[in-house]
Amino acid sequence: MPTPFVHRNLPRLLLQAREAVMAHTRPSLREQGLSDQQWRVLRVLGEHGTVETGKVAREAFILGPSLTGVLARMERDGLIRRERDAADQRRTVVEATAKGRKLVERLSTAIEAHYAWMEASLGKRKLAELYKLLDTVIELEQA
Amino acid sequence: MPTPFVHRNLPRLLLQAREAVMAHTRPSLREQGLSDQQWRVLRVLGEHGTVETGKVAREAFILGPSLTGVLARMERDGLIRRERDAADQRRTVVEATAKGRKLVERLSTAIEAHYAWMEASLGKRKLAELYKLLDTVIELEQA
DNA sequence: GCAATTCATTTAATATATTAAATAATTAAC
DNA sequence: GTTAATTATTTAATATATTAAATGAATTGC
Repeated sequence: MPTPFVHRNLPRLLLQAREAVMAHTRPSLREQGLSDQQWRVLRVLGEHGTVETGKVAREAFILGPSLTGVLARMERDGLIRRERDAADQRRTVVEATAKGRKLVERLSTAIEAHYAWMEASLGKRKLAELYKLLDTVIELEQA
Repeated sequence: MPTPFVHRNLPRLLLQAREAVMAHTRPSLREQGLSDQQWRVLRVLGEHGTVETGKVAREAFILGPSLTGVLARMERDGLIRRERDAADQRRTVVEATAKGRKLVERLSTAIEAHYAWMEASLGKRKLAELYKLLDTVIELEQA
């Protein structure tokens, strides 16, 4: 009965690795009342300042329709501000409020510390190797 | 204003790589009317035959409450059968129907072909390296 | 200038994720 | 041999994901 799968399950392995890494960060996020997605949005805003939602979607890896709800709740919770782009009324631009920026600052410190720990325990070289392999896979599959 | 993040965003990179790989498989799944999660369940059943839902959840990386709904819809669609474990009435065991097994067989062929392609274009060695690094990260983070 | 197309986002409908609490069956403790 | 604690799963409530279609604003072609 068992169907033979010869290879490792790569998507599953990637998911598992992601969950393993996030397991360290997630408790800090939840402490601050943030979902994974809300944190991804805040991080994008922390990196780029004022951003149009299309870019937020791409960078935070959230599809448009999901983003609509995520941003609505974040606005409700006072984390971000939204407004129409004056130049192009189709676009909406988003920026973090002071409250949101404070969260980014607080959490980014903890997350950078986690990376430092990973570098120390896995080795800087291996981590770099992993980055490179992942980049290669991404590039390869999208070609 | 931009907060300095020194390191690459590893969870995002893992997510992106996963999406890149799945981008090849997903159209085949959708053609057969399967969601990602339904496929993961079917794959587990294809590998193990009759399985208790707890194991399905762990192997398919789906949390209990989500699995309840996924299995209900799969049963509705004639892909699986569920019944109580006679020995322990708390447990439910699941198995694929003939229709479900046929899908596993059909899709596993396509997926194995995709792995062959990856091996060929990325190199067997690099792929093995990636597996190993991911295993290491998982082990490390869970320690 | 305006009709047709394109572009950015949202709405709608259904599926899945997450967290906490509930249920129901088993096991452990006494 | 019952009560308490444990285990497996489900229900409930809210959040997010997915796909298709709708809306509304800009652009292109003519």
